[in-house]
Order: sequence, then structure tokens, then C-alpha cells
Amino acid sequence: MEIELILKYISRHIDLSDKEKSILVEHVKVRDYLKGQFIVQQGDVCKYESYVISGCAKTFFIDQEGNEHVVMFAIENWWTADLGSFITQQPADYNVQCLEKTKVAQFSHTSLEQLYAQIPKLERFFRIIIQNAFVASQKRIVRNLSLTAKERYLIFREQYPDIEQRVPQYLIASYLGITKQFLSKIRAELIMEN
Amino acid sequence: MEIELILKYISRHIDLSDKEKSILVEHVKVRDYLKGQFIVQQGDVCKYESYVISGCAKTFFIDQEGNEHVVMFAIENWWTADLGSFITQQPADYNVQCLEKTKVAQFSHTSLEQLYAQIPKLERFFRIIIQNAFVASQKRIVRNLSLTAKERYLIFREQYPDIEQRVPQYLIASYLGITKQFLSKIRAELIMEN
DNA sequence: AAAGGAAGTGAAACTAGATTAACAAAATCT
DNA sequence: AGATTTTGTTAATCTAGTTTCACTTCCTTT
Repeated sequence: MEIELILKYISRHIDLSDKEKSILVEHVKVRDYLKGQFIVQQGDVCKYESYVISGCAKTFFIDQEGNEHVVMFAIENWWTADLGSFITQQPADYNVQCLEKTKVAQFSHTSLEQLYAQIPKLERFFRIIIQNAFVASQKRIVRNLSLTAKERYLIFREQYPDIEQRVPQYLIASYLGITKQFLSKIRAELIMEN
Repeated sequence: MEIELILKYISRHIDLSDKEKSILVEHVKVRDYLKGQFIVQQGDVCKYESYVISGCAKTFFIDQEGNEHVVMFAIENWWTADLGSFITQQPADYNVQCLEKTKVAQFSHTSLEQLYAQIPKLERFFRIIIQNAFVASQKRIVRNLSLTAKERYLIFREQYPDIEQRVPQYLIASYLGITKQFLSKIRAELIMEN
């Protein structure tokens, strides 16, 4: 069933015995969300790290002026949470909202600490996952500082073609740090250019 | 001596036995750099994760147009490396250059893998360190997307007052993603305002 | 102390991207 | 199928931040 997926995914990075797999499974909750539902809400403590089995979600926040900013998307095989809130168990800065019917596998904070104690290899697993996320995050900062909106859009399209198909344009604009009008202009230019 | 510092720092997050401490010490190299020297050079493989014992370094890269972009600073008790390069052992995208005479404790890639094998708790340590770095990186993205240059400068000043003192303004401007002229203008405005 | 480079300031002209507003096209609902 | 809401487009005006260039101040180094 669905749980197999996450075990397989974890096994890409570390080896798990059958015993360990069953311990893990005991601590995971699979949960379904409808389109529009929130996995995390700004102000609440982020209770889970969620692994997306199917569907799609956006992480965003609302700034002082009431504008929405998309921080990241998550699709199949990605993790999503307000990690800062999850780690510290303080109120979340971000919202995570489903853009489609979405199925996730969730680890609570206490479950995860117990899992770390029982399966120390999981520390390695999450270290690797987060290391990669950090490197990607740094690259994004660099791109935001050194590239134009058009260049960033082209890279996004190339890097996440699947996300581009599934997500409305104005959310992609927000992720890129531009307005939907400007993205629309960029797209019109790109069509002209060839 | 200096090595004590890093052991103390690690002990803030995990408990190390004397045995483990001595294993660790065997794998660390302390190295001194002069002002201007490079810890990592764009194009080379990043051989070490470096923990700054004293001094200060900048991580930066040169874009297509030849402009320098500061990605981050590192002072006492910070880690520095091109983590992407270090993990994959592929050529580095970034340079790490000392802004002062700088003393670091370095872990090579193979040393670190051996340490992970011998002291599994270190996986936990680095997971926590990188988790925090990732959260900070995400926050920086969010600030870059939602705040003006002036707001970002004020936050930077508050968050890293020590760095602001030690580092030339034009590097801070670069870190903030603006020109030195514009930072100068912001500073003039701030002085006017009170 | 003089000289030369590195860092910081100021001002004018410019541009990437924002804002506003009006409209068009899809998607969703009844 | 028609109505309503959600997305996407176009265009005019505006602004935060850039660019260029000239000038100043501050470090170094001799």
C-alpha cells in the first residue's frame, strides 16, 4: 500500500531491516486532505513533517500588506512542513495548503524523536535530505540575487516542468518573486522570441 | 587549546565521551589563513567543512557579467564550505575567502564519513546544524521577496551587529542584493530620520 | 608625511519590475 | 447552458533600485 512508497524512498539513502521498517510504519500516519485544506496554519504549531504521497501543496505566508508569498511547492516524494516551527514547536510563520486532493505520510515531533532513538540511521537519512534542501535553498538565493525574472522563470520551468503544469501561473509568479502581470509579459515575450 | 572550542561547541548539541572526543580530534585539522587567502575556490572541489575558530570569511561567486555576489559571511563558531560541492565532491560554485587572519578547524569528506561511522551521534549533530541553517536560509528568501532593501538592512544590522562592524559596507550591500551606492543612500536616509 | 589604493558618498539618467485598472478566457457551479 | 468565480492578458503610469561618473575619505605602505 501507500506506506511502501515512503519506505522505498527512505531505502534509497539508508538500509532498513524488516524490523526497522515495521517500527517506522507504526509511527507514520497517512492522511488525506481535500483541495484547499491546510496541512499547517500560520500561528499554529507545526505538528508534523509530511511526506507527499500524491497531490500537491504550496507553502506560503501573508506579509504585513496582506500579500501572499509562495515559499515553496511540494509534490510527490517531497517533504513539507514549517520546519522552523516543527523543530522549535513554536507558532508557524507559514501556511501549507493543498492545491489538489493530497495524500501525505506524517511524522509527529515526538514520533520522530522516538524514531531517532530507535533507528539512529534515520538521523543520517534526514541529515542527507535536509542537506540537499539547504543546498537548493542557497542556490535559489543566489539566483534571486543574480538573475532577472525571465532567467529565473526559464530555470524554474526546466527544473520543475511537472509543477509548472499543475499549478496556476499566479502562484508561480509569487514563487519567483514577481507579479502575475509581469510573468504574463515575460511569457508573451518568450512566445514572440520564437 | 583551540580544539577545545569546537568540542565544547559540539557538546552543546550532543554528549561526547572522552573516547569520542579523542577520535574526533584525530580527524580535525586546524589551519590558519591570512587575510585574502581562499579556503575554497570556485571550480575546485571543496575538500573541507571548516569551523571558524577565529577570524571572518565571505562566501561569494562571480556571475556571467563578472559581478561579485556575497552569499554569506562566517565568523567565530560558524561553519563554512561550499556544501553542495563538499557533498557531491564536484567543482565548487562558490569561493570562500578570508576577510581577516582566520583560524579554522577542518573536516575532510573522508574524515567526516569515518567519523559518522565511528560516532553515529555526529549525524545528529550535523542534522541539527544544517536544519537550523536551512531554516535561516528559507527566512532569508522570504525576506528578500517581501521586504525592501532598507528593511532588510535594518534586520541584518540587528541580527549580525558584529558582522556589520567587521566587514566593509560594499560587501554587506552585495549580501543584501543591492549596490553600495544604494546602501549608502539608505544609510544617509536613516541618519536623517533621527 | 606623501602617495596610492581601497572604501564610501552624491547626484543624474535609466530600467526592471510594480501598480492599477479594464478586459478575456477558463474553470466550476447550479 | 448560463452564471459566477478563478485565472490570465494587455497597457499606461509609476518607483525602487541600478548605472555611471566624479569626488571624498580612510587605510596602508613606503
